[in-house]
Amino acid sequence: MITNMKHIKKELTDKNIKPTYQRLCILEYLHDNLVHPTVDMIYNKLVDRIPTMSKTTVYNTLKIFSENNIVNEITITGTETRYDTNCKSHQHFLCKKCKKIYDINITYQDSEIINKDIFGHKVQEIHGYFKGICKQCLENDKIKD
Amino acid sequence: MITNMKHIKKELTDKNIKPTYQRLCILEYLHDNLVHPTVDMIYNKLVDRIPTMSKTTVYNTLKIFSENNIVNEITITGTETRYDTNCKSHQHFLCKKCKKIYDINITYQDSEIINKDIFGHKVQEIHGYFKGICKQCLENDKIKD
DNA sequence: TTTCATATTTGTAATCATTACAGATTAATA
DNA sequence: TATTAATCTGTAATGATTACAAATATGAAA
Repeated sequence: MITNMKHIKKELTDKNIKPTYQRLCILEYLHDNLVHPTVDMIYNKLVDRIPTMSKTTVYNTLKIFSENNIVNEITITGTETRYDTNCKSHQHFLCKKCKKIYDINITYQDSEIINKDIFGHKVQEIHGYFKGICKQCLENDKIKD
Repeated sequence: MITNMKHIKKELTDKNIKPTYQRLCILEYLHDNLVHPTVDMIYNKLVDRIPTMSKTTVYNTLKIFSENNIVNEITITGTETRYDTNCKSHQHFLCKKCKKIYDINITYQDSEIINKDIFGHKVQEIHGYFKGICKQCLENDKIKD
């Protein structure tokens, strides 16, 4: 338990979300595991501590969190949604080989775009991502040669 | 048939992809319908002309196209993959209300990033997208008020 | 042209993430 | 405590995608 529980509780009550035990645990997990986890990863970890935990609860909770901008949904892989609580604006890099998602901190001119119009559309979220081969995989390949 | 068939055929042979009738029809459809279609949209349109067309063929073909950079896979919605042959670098805007995907042409400094390293990772694709409420939906809401 | 090997297409069944739903449980209020 | 609403849970349904094997088409060699 790295993240302070009171802090997490406040994050929910501030948004008028009832801080149930399940919700607190899920949010705590997200804060402590900034690895863009899947629903399965979250569920499998928490079911140890809360044996009655249901996967549906994980889905429901993440939906509420997403609607309240507590987490971002990352759909980069195309197979399953990943979840991210890193609130600082950042991009993602998906390695096509090992499928790991890296955070990329390239400063964007968010403030110039967010909540303003682009061709008349109201922008609420900005997502940027890159795909390629990650450093680790490049090095592994080098060794094989 | 807006796009020239010979042109399409060349696009495939240039990449050593056998230009079968099914593949030509799918690529032609993609060129003529830059609406980020789903597999279902492609299949349902083409099955009229090719009654034996199988949805699996559409999947197989799009996979080959994607691997050869003939189409881009757009996973913005999180529910199904959309396909795009617009080769000019551009971003996408997903309307959270009507689910339509718009092309957004904000010039990026692609050339500065593509095929170069970002923190040691080799970047092969750049994707950028925005989510929000589109112009049309904003106007529809205005009328209701 | 015929034969053979290979690539492609097809249809069905399986998989897997996600959602729908309804009953059980918990919390909140009077 | 009784009542009501919110939340949680487990199962079943959905829907996109993939696996797979049989059918078909293609292309080369004889």
